[in-house]
Amino acid sequence: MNLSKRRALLDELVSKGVRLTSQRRALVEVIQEANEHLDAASLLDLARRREPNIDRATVYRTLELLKKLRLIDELDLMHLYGEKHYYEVKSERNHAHLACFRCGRIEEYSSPLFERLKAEIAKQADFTIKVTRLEVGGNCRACGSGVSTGQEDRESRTATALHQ
Amino acid sequence: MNLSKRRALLDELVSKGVRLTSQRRALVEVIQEANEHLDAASLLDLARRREPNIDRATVYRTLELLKKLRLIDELDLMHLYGEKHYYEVKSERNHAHLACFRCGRIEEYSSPLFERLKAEIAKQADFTIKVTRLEVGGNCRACGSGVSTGQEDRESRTATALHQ
DNA sequence: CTGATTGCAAAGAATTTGCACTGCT
DNA sequence: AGCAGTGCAAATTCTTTGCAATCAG
Repeated sequence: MNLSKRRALLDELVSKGVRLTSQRRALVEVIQEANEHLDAASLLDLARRREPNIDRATVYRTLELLKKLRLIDELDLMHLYGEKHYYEVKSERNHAHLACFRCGRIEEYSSPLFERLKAEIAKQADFTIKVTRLEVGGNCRACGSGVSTGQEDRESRTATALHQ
Repeated sequence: MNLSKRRALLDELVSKGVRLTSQRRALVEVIQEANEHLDAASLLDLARRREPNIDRATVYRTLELLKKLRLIDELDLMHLYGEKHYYEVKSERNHAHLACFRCGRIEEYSSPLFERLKAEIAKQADFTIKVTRLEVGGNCRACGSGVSTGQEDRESRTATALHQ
């Protein structure tokens, strides 16, 4: 990860006239250098290693800010592990997130077809698209089609077992 | 809305050997006859008119059940109004939800291109798709491209106003 | 300087759970 | 009759907010 990439978001913030505090700097760096999808609590943990003086509230407020500036995307990842949100730096081309109900792995998928679909929606529905979120749940390659292996899906978060 | 449609979900449940209680019946009917996206609290309200004796917990447990049976889909609708979820009966062909940040309107959009994209994902990523959720946020036809009208976006849920 | 940003602690929204009781099939 | 399903109330999880103190520009 090169310096220019690491500073991309920070520079973007400065150029937008956003006030740079040590807390924001820490958070932005953490998000930018992450190589997995992080939720607010993890972001707080990681940011604290750089800047011990940072609070949960600041994390949420900063995420809100970055979202509004459209510098990050908020993901649900099919709510595989509770209702928390995950965050990632917005990239040029957006991608779908494939969430495996069995093993919990998240895979990213981008395709020109997705871009075409977005263009079609914008045109046909006359809709100015600002954010797009495509999440797909199912079974990944490694976990197969998932028919009666007796394995419990990660989807099943309640005790309501299906007797079949 | 004809009788056969109204009973579709109930019959499906019976055929799967799911125990039919008056509470489940009420809920399923409400979901099926709804013509807008309802959250758990609204479902509870509406179901209570048919079956006064029904609790919030039962609503959540039933929704979980219907989700697992893949009879309904859970939506976030871009979290336009808080973090609650919305529910709709799963339809043959699935559609995107376009959420307008300005007026809050939700528009549905389906297209063969979406089906093609799903097929491509399944094949290319070797992923067995069980649920798909495509949500798009932006400005609807009526609300325009949303550049500097001084209007507040529904996205902005915190006080962190952007001075620009 | 001075208003935007923060930490703290408390509140809030949405959902889940344990347990004794009820009612399908 | 037996056990899945329920109501109730309390607990949990995740996020937001009010306010006084702080700090970036």
